[in-house]
This record gives sequence, structure tokens and C-alpha cells, in this order.
Amino acid sequence: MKLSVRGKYALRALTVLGESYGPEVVRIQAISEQQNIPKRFLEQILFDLKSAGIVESRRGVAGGYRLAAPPDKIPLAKVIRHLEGALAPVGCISERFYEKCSCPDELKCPLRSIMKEVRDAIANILEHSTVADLVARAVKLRNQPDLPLDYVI
Amino acid sequence: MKLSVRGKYALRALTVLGESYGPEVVRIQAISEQQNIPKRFLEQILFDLKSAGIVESRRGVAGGYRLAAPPDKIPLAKVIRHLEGALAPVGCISERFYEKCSCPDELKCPLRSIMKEVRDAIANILEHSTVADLVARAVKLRNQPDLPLDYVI
DNA sequence: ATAAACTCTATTGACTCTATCGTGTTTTAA
DNA sequence: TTAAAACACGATAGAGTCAATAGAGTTTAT
Repeated sequence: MKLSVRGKYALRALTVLGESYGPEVVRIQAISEQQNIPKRFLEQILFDLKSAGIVESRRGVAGGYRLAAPPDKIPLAKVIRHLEGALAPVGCISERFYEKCSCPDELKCPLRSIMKEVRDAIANILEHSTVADLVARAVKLRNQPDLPLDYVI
Repeated sequence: MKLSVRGKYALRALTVLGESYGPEVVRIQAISEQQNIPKRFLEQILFDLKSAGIVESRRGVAGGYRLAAPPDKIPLAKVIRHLEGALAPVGCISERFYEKCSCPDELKCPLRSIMKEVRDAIANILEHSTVADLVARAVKLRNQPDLPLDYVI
């Protein structure tokens, strides 16, 4: 579940869209500049998110992107699953992206058993975190002095 | 933190070594056959684990590998970190494998803040699980009827 | 001495990933 | 009505990673 650059860009873009959620649309270029993301690459990513029904767009001179649902209705797990595939660290656990393993007997594989716990821990956080949480954290961090993350609860 | 095939092979091999932990050494070929791992590839992996001080070897005709420490003293996190690098899903969190991110301000990055929670959840499990746990689970699963993992607590 | 087994480096082929490019199409402000 | 802005979509290049194999060397029990 190492997040690719693509995935990071997507989540950062969604945070921007979440912050200005409403009927209005945000230009790609605005996101690109604010978040330091290559514009052409971002186009690709947003288009991909659109095909997943996560964002919607308006074309033309006053065009741009906006969230397709309220920020608190978009779990990060949904975004990551669409962009990166399985949350599980090994394919033989994943329900949606199952991949057969080479081990002698999957049902008796101790590694699979432990990795399932890891998967559940990850999924538990990412299913319950939404774009709204990202926005909330962004606001909170913005209004705080520069504390390292360890002191932020 | 998607585990590579290499990482899976390593952990499965360590489970075998854990099961027959003692002064005696296990041949690569035995592990390779039992676990369905390409022998030449496994050689490479075990040699790598040796350089990390996780296993030790004996050369010659009666040679082979054994754990360099008792199974309960080898946390899975150590193995995975050596083989795959950071446990964290994004490099800008990792203490041991830190990588700079392109975001405008890392200290105010909400994504980083959430991913730190994911990292902690993963690390919490993998720091406290050891090769001994893998062995214990293997034994347990072996003595059980074929239940899907969901019913195993 | 010989064979079995580890040691170590190199390399190959497939694949993935980031990023850029080109060329459309749609929309709308002027 | 026209031109510019922005999305749509596919193609592709370049770099890197990864699994797997290969080859030649060293060690050691018998």
C-alpha cells in the first residue's frame, strides 16, 4: 500500500476541491499551482477520478472540477482503491483485488493471517477518513504553530 | 507497503526456519521445495537476510541457514524494513527512510497527518509480531479444519 | 578429491510509473 | 462569431523496479 505519487497528487487535489466545495468549479491550473503538481499530469488524474464518479467537471472557458459528492461522503479508501488497487499488503487477502499466492496452502498460510490484520487496520482508518477530514486537518494545521506531527493528536 | 514477492518469500522462508529453530541448519533446497519458491531466487534472499543479521549460514556439504536469534526476537517489521524499506505509505513520514514530498508545506500537510496514523497502525502490528507468531499461527492453522480467515481470531 | 551447498555479482526481460505531448472537442466571454 | 480557455483521450517516452536466471567462485563433510 505504498502510495504512488499519482495517489498523493489525487488526494491533495481532492483536498483543494473539498475546501472550496460548492456549486462552483475549480480550474486545474489553480490546483496545479497551489499544490505544486505538474498540470498535464493532474489533468490525467482528475479525468481518472471523474471516471470513478468521485469528481465532476465543467468544460469551457469557465470550466474546472468539483467534487461529485459532499466531502464527508468520499472515503479515502474509495479514492485509493480506484487509483492504486488493493489496500491489502498482499493480494491473497484482498476481496476486491484478489490474486493467488504461490504458497502451498493459502488457507493455512500464517503470513496471510497476519497480513489480514494489517489490512484491516489500514482499511479501518481509510474507510472512516474522508475528504472532509483532510479539509478539517488542513484548517487545523494552518491555525497552529509549526509543531511536528507527533504532537498533533 | 505493498509487500513484494521477494518479501513474501522471505517471510515464508523465515517461518520454515522458525519451525525448526535450533543449532541445526536447513538447506535452501528444502525450503525452496516446501514453500514453492524458486531456488536461485531464494538463495539471493537468504543471503540478503544474512547481511541484515537476521539469519546465519553454514557453508559446505552439510550447509544451510538458520535463524540468527530466537524466533520471538525477530519482529516482522525488522525483516520488512530491511527488504522493502519504509513501512509508511508515504516517504515524508518515515523516520528511517524519509523522502521529501512536493507539497507546499510538509508541516501543514493533512495527507501526511492521516498517513502517519496509517503508518502507526501498521508499525504497531508488525513491530509486535515476530517469526514466533508466524510459527504459532502455522501450527494453529494446521490443526484446524479449513475455515476461512474471517473466523479465525 | 569430490560433490553438495553457500557466496556474490551481473544481467535479462517484463512491467510499472511519472511525465509530457498532440490533437481533438466543448464552452463561453467578448 | 470567433478565439481562447479548459476539458478529453490516447499515445508514448524515459526511467526505474522487480522477479528470476546465470555463472563462476568458495567452503566443507566425507
